[in-house]
Amino acid sequence: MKLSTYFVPTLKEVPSDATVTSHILMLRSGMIRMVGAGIYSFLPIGYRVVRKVSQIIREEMDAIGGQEFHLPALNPKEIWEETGRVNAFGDILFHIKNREYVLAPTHEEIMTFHARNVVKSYKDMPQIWYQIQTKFRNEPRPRSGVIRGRQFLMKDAYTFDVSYEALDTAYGLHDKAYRKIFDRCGLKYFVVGASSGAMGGTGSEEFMVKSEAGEDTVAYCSSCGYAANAEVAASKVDVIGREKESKSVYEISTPNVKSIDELCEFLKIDESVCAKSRVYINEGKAVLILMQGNDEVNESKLTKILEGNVRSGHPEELSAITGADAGSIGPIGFKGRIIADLKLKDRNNLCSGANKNDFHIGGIDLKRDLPDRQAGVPSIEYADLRIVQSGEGCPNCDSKLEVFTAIELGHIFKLGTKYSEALKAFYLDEKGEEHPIVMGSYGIGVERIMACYIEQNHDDKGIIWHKALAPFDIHLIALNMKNETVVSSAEKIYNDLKGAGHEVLFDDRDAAAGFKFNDADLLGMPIQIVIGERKIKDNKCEMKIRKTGERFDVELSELVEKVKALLKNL
RNA sequence: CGGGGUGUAGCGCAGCCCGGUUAGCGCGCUUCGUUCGGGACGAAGAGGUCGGGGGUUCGAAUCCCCCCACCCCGACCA
Repeated sequence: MKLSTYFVPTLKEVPSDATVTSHILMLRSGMIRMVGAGIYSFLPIGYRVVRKVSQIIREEMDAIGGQEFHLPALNPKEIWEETGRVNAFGDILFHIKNREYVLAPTHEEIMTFHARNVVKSYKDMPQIWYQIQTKFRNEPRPRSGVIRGRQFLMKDAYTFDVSYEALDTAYGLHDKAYRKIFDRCGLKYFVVGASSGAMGGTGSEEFMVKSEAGEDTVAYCSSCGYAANAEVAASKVDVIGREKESKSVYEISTPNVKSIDELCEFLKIDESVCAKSRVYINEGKAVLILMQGNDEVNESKLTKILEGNVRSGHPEELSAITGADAGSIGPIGFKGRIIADLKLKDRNNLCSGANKNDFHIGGIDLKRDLPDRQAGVPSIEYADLRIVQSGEGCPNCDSKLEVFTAIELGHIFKLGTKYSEALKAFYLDEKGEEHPIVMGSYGIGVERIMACYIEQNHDDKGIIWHKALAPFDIHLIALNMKNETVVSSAEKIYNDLKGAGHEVLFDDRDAAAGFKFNDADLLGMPIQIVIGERKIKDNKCEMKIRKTGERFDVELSELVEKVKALLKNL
């Protein structure tokens, strides 16, 4: 491809509304342009990468027996009503105004619709059906360029099996295929066991990439590979335990002291001897949560422990319930359920609020003052309620956890029979008995692979593609397009390399050398070849490896061989 | 949906607070010439509903009201 006629609108300056590296580089390299919030056009060079990623996915899906479909994005609303997901998706689902249609955010419904009409016997299974297709989701806040859009490409796959054992097999195949896909794409990723949430089902794994642009917070142990969403992540922590002597309870006047930090400062004590109180309303009843020091309550964990609706108490409610404002609330005298974080188990000599404004209580012994839970008396329960923090112990080994944000690239689910039952996709077994088909569902965000790759492979000059995803293998630069020898040599090299099966981007523009070099670094093809007057006289050209920056001269006669050899490792 | 911010030429920005020439600057673009190994130089040009609507005023990019779009933080999120 010749750059003089190829549409690659590179940008020297950073567009003002992009803040995430991959977004900036995709815009600057002319891969994408924004049309609206969360809506992007792929330009020719960007679309080449889309096709490379898609092809890798396709090959690995085909390798496990997947069959590629192409389903409509426009779906009759009726079928979404059948599974109750018009409600479940709520505002995320795009509705068509002049017809009873929706724009599909995923395709369990349509795939199951096809399965129920044809997969009628145990002999018809297993099936692995997939597609690479545009999904529509009315994200409340699109961001980070292509990482979270309202319209995006997804490879989604669905499996149909006769049993949960067979589903395990299909799930295992996808797990392997996904690892291969991300490996081939050159991504550093990790796998998180996740709760399956609104998708329903019995098990799932998320494939994630560490990134500041990420939207999920995960806890990760680099030594044993433990990884979990911070919503559910556990950790080992040093339990301080009891002091030998329990002081008796005493009240302290603490005027204007609200936060734990202020309390520690005022009383010259460590935050570890403070018990912070948070009041939640659970189905109309107040629940006091006690955390050590400044530990934060993980509301997901709390929601799992408390049944039903959980919300924070409003300021007015707090004073009505406890007699004090936030900052002076504590367990002593609190009427209602009290749950303390495990870190506080049986601790003594703690300091907490007095349920009286501007007063705290010291010398609290949880074991003595708040007996284990029993009906009718003030009592306490213990549970893991903390938000895991970096540096805490891994629950599975002796290393420390790292907590960071990450981007979800792929997700695999054991769906079970939720959709087959809702849509009446049943089959007959050997005995002629009817059962719902057992399903799995598996997704990969195509643009996210691109964005994450760029997040992980760039420098201050631009993108660093490796061969598998690069739009072109070679970026050929003719330095002076007015010099006959340079032009004719470059043309010949261009044709020779193409003839040898390489994808070549030929910068034949009449532009200054520095301009071309910078564009080449920005676009980031693995190999750059420079044809200049000086070296062409000696039948040589210069080659640059984008990744390492190393440059060296190559005899023209050896060029094709050299390129071939180098590309194997790029 | 809450909080903050931005909207002026293709891109990046100044001007706005304190209303008053013909709305500027850099990059890019066009033409000619020179140049040609890390975003060249000179000369001459083209390009603007100042996001939209309404209002105040003799006069609005500038002040007021409404709307829209986009970005960031939060809420939300298979």
